[in-house]
This record gives sequence, C-alpha cells and structure tokens, in this order.
Amino acid sequence: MPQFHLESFLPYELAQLSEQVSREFSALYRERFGISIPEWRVMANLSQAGTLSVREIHTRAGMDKSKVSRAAARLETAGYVAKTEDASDRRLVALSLTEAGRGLIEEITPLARAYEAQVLDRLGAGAAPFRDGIRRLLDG
Amino acid sequence: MPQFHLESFLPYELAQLSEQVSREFSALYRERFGISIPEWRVMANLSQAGTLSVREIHTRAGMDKSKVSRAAARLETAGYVAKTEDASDRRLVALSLTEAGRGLIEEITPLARAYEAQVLDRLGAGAAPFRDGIRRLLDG
DNA sequence: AGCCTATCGTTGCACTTGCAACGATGTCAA
DNA sequence: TTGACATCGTTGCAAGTGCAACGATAGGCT
Repeated sequence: MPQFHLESFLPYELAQLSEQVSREFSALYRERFGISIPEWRVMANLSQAGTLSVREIHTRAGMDKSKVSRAAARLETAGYVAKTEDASDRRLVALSLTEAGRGLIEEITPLARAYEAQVLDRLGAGAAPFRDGIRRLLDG
Repeated sequence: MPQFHLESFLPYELAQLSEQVSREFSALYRERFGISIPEWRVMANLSQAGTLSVREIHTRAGMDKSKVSRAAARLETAGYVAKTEDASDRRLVALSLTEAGRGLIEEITPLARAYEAQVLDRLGAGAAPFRDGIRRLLDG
C-alpha cells in the first residue's frame, strides 16, 4: 500500500488553515453587510490607497482582473465604490470609496482587528515567528 | 481617509500564501497527470487509509461531499479509483485506489516531498515554530 | 412487521472563477 | 499623421463550487 501523509503535508495544512480563517472572518461581515471576500479585498485596498485602477488592484492583491472588475461592479451597484474615468488615461477606471464605503470600512475595521487579535492569542508566544514565516514565504 | 492595512492582515496573508503554495505544488502534477487539487486530495487520503467512503473523505479533508463525489467520479473515469458498494451498508460507496492510482501516488510522492522540503528550506530555523503555529490554529 | 427519522451519495441550480478574446485607448517610431 | 503594437477593463464561456433537495438505505421504536 503506497502511503502519503496528507494531514502533515504543508500545502494541505496551509489550505485548510487559510480556508478556516477566511471562513471565520468573512462570517463576521458577509451576512451583516452583504459583501463577499473579493469585494472586501477591493474595498480594503481602496481604503488604503485612496484611488486605484482595476489593474493596480489586480497586481497588488493577486486577484484576476476580471475578478476585480466584477467585484467593483457589484460594489458600485451597492453604493460603496465609485468608478470614474481616469482623466489622463481614458483606458483606466479610477476606483474609490464612496462615503458609504468609508463608513463600511470603519465598521468592519474593529471587527477585523478583534478577529486577528483572537487568532494571534491562540498562538501566544509563537505569533511572532509564525508571522515571520508567512512573510518570508510570501516574498520568495 | 479610513485606512486598513490589508497586506499585514493575517487572514489576507494566509490566503495569499496558501494560494501561492497550492498553485506552485499543483503545477507539478496538474499538467503531467491531468488531475486537479480536489482529485489529488481524494487520492492522497485513499493512499493513507486504503478504503474510505465519500462521507469519510468529506469529514477528514473538510471537502464538501459533492466535491468529493465529483472528484471520485472523475478519478473513476480516469481509472485511478474504484468505487464499490459497501457490503455491510449499501448506502456507502467504498472508494479505493486502483493499481494505476497507486502508481500515480508513487510518482507524485517524491515530487511532493521535494516541494515541501524546498518550502521548509526557505523557512530555515523558523520551520518548526511555523508548523507548530499552523497546527495550533487548526486544532482550535 | 410497520412506521418514523437519520444518514448516505448524487444531482440540479445558481453563482463564482480563470482564461481568452474583444473593443477602446494609448504609445511610439517611420 | 499614420500604422503597428501594447495595455486597459469588460465580457463570453466552460468548468468548478456550495447548498439544498432527492431517492435509497439503515436503524430504532412500538
């Protein structure tokens, strides 16, 4: 019988953990605000940068550009994001948060911080080396 | 301007890392053997346990049971997995690897170990605490 | 035995996803 | 200026996904 110990296989563990954490966190805002994970990511990027094109979010966040485009379309319909034609390059769409969008970010931010703190608590003293490891792998 | 630092937000980092690692690893077998990530996971579980029902893989691997069912169907068509009716409980489908399936596992296993070693190398001395952190979070 | 409820695996459905192709716009050199 | 090529965001399409509902089977209670 060939054997492969999947549950101690790093890519598998990471996938399990990532899905668990994403699910737990998105549960905090999905039902309450009606936005999905890609939508939240677009908004969080905009909250940080002010104005971004679809392409910039695609690059920053590693999201497919069609994913960004559709998330932005839904967010525009929901009133959280404004889409403007870039004045100096009309191919670009300038995305930015509306007033409602900024309000939503302000509501979610404390939830996000609290959730993150709760996760880090579970790691105790291991939190620092854990985050260190993540960053080292993400850079490579 | 409300701000939220997404790139240092743990759920986001984990999602990025997990996707990167899954993508890198699946590239090693996807094209060569024509199997997807869910299919690989089903096979790896079977290689470990010998025979499992759809429900057991669903529980073990945290995969939706329809996902398991469809992966198993594709793997049966591909000749890697056999589906048998459980003798003592006819509701159950007994999944097991075929000879071809075992051969595939034997080909992928060294690739998996090599990839994992390469990732752990990037972590150096931080590898042990990193894995520790993953396991601690997965248990909770 | 007969019924009631639980559990199994599959399937229908609506939705999301990644990829490729498209029209629109920009850039640059002849 | 014109033409060739690059880049932007959107959309069509096929495939995958989670969820709920389904028929089939099992188990327990009377």
